[in-house]
Amino acid sequence: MTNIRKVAKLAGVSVATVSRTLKTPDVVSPGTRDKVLAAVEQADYRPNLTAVQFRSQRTRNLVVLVPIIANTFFARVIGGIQEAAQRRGYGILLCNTLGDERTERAYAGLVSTRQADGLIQLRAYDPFATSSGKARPPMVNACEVLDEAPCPTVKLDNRAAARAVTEHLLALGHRRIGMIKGPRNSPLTRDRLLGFQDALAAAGLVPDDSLWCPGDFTPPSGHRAADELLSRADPPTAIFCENDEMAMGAMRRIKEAGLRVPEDISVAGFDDIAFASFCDPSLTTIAQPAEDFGREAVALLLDIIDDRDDAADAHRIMPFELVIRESTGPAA
Amino acid sequence: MTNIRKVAKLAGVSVATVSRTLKTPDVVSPGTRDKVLAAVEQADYRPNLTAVQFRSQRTRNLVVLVPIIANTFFARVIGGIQEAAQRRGYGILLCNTLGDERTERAYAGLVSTRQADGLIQLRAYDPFATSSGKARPPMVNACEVLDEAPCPTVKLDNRAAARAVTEHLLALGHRRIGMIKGPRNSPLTRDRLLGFQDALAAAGLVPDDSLWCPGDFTPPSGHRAADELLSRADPPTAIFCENDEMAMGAMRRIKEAGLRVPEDISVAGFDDIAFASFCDPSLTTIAQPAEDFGREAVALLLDIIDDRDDAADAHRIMPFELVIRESTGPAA
DNA sequence: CCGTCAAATGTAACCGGTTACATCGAGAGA
DNA sequence: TCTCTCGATGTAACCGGTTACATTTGACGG
Repeated sequence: MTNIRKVAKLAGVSVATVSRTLKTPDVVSPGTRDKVLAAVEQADYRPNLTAVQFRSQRTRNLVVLVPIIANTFFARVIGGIQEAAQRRGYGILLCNTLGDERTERAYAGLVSTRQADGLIQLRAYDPFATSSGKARPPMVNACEVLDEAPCPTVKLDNRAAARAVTEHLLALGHRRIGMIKGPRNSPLTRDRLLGFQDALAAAGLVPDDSLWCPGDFTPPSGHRAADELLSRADPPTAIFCENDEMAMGAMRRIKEAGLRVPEDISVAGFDDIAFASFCDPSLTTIAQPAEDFGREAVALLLDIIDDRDDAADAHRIMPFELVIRESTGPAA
Repeated sequence: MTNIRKVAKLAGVSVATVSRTLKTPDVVSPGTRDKVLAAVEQADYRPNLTAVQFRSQRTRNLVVLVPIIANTFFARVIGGIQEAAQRRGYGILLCNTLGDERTERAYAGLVSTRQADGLIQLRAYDPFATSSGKARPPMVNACEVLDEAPCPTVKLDNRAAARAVTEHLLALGHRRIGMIKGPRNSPLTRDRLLGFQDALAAAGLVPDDSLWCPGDFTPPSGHRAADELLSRADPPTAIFCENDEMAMGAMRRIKEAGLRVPEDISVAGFDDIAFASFCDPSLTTIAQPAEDFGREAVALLLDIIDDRDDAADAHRIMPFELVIRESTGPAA
């Protein structure tokens, strides 16, 4: 392996001069610079990054914990993270945790052991919570956010967004509105449920929690939940789904029952994934700037890493937009 | 920072003994082992991974180059890669290249500079092709594979799979079959086109290349391509799309034209993404073991890295399955 | 009681950069 | 001519592990 000493010998200078030529070219004289660069070229020298990282105590890597990478929304967020990180010279170490806290802690260990400079968590769990009382490693919590997050956060105002969807359905005359939720203990689900109730309460309606079915954000779970709602004696006239994947599963089930969307039942989703405008009927949903979640999380994380500590407890609320398409219509 | 020397002092042993206790516990006596482990515990010591990597010349990281992470199929492949890598103690450095060769080469540099031990490329491009004639870093090419790949490969028999889809459409009586292709220079597209032609030729038909529209694997491009096909004087009675995303875009366009799938036009896709069974009508498609592509790629790559060189030019062909659903039916 | 040997442990070199500090040399000012 | 200053470059310590090799210890056979 060609290392810095070989290059130094080749160029007839010291290792320090080689290092300086590559890191701070302006402090070496033009003549030596050229000599060194020629030697670098000739030896096809590339600094050993593990050595650089070791010496400089900086890896320029970020760990990203994502619950399910196969989820279209998260895939977009990761795209945004990756783009922003790359532009700032950082790489990302990806972990598809499947919501397993042991796995999350293991990957968080990459930060504690200096293999990464910081961590972005897309789920409401603090992988450093159990670490003994040392200084917290740099972390940002985005998308699904802890209530008392010990770090900066990036999230949507889920409550307001859910309220907006519900108000849209109410305005169309719906009174019995079903909800296909996410997992029970998720703050995201809790907030969306609150927004849903806010809207009902404002309309003077009493929420009926027998119309709330849990799902797991996948199409099959939406299908199952819709099945449950349809099998009731008094099925809802509209269903608000906590993401588009479940909404597509639900629409499928509704059509299998011989009913039409939106004529018989309206369906609304959440996320505005690429398929939302191409399924049939196209889906009324909440558009979120998924890539921006990722970009913003990276920006905040690098602020902490670079010690711009004014950012240490920033909390960003990202904008949403209600996108009305074909899947919601007047109540029958 | 607590380092190995502090722990050694705390335990009253030498650094070598601490290192051995953690790496090869069986060579230290039980008594010392306990002492050392207690000191490790007390000091909350965790070895600095950058130092370990630097010294041992092994990072236990793999670089993954993915063209578009937001593509559902690739997201599944990455899930498989991540799972397999994690099980073998490796992390993955993800790069969403968007097909940009400069970016791909830059990330490939992480391997050349020893920040990763190997690379998995999911696109038909060799990022090391231009590197001056040194030994090739470990690499595996999966999914979309180079024709003369200088490394192990994992792929589908795209030609046979496309032929199977086409034969299915021919068996249903279709004679004018359109095709929504991928980008022009992709070997994947070329192979699928060949399989398509194989089937037509076997049925004694002459292919009509005016029925082949290029797309870019996204729903909107499928929508546009279908628009083009439908605006012809003699539109096809069936459309074979090179992935499910484009198929969904195409179905959408067909329905917008007031036509029914499959009664007026049949549509077939490729990949069997999660939505394929939940869209309306559900999609006839080719199921690929996406996660297995990832797992297999990791297995081959680690074989090279660990110098089991019998694997150095293994070429795996993964199985496919034609899944017939509602979107294809008898020709009108 | 001594020599031999193996197991346990210690010492220190090493990996490949970075950088504080030392050194050198040329030009300016006295 | 001598000294001072400053820019350019060199020397070597250092980061925190790993590991080859050296040393110590204790058991055992003769």
